[in-house]
Amino acid sequence: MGLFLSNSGRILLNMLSEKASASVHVGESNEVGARIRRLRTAHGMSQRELAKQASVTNGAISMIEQDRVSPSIASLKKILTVFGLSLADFFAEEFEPDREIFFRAHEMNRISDGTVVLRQIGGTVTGRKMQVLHETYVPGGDTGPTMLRHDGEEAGVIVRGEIELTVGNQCEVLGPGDGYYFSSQLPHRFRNIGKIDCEIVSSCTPPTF
DNA sequence: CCTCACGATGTCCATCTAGT
DNA sequence: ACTAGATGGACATCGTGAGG
Repeated sequence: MGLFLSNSGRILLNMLSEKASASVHVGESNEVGARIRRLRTAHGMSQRELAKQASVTNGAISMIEQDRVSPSIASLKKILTVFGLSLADFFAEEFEPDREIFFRAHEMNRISDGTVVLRQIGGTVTGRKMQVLHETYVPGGDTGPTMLRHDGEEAGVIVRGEIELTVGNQCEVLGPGDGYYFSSQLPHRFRNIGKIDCEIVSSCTPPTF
């Protein structure tokens, strides 16, 4: 993406082709509006609230968010000030190198007590907001008689085998395709009561490790 | 250099719609 | 009824380009 200033001081964001041609499509694919909207909603603000704090009108915020206008630098600065961002901060995100996205099996953190193997996807990603695990329970594999309990929520899908899942005072045996979703504050325990390995793909938020 | 027309944007205000 | 979001009209401002 390239950042250009029109000769009237207005901002034109142009998407440069990913390919070598590097062609410029002036005035197209302007993402300013969408990004302002993301910032605003992330801060739990209404358009009117943002407009008031930025000393612009709610109509202007509406137009900017819909990309019906390209805001002047002055207006954009006012809006970004509300979020504590500079113009540089706002656009820097576009140039940040992509953080790691793909993880090969051998790259994943592996935690094992011999009967339960947990492979963590994205364990090296800083600031991640969820934990995704590929869990394998050998026959008899058990998280232990002491029920687990921690903050957050977790969910998962059984890919292979069978697992006995106890959550609070409820206990069910789940098989391939079955899933679960519960508050991790409830005491819980996973136990493979089958004759083959049980594989589960699970997610937990916030990450517990 | 100055003036003028034009286009884009911003402001203000009113209004409408949808959801709570 | 209230709030949030969207829209439209009228008008002002600013930059650009053309013409004198």
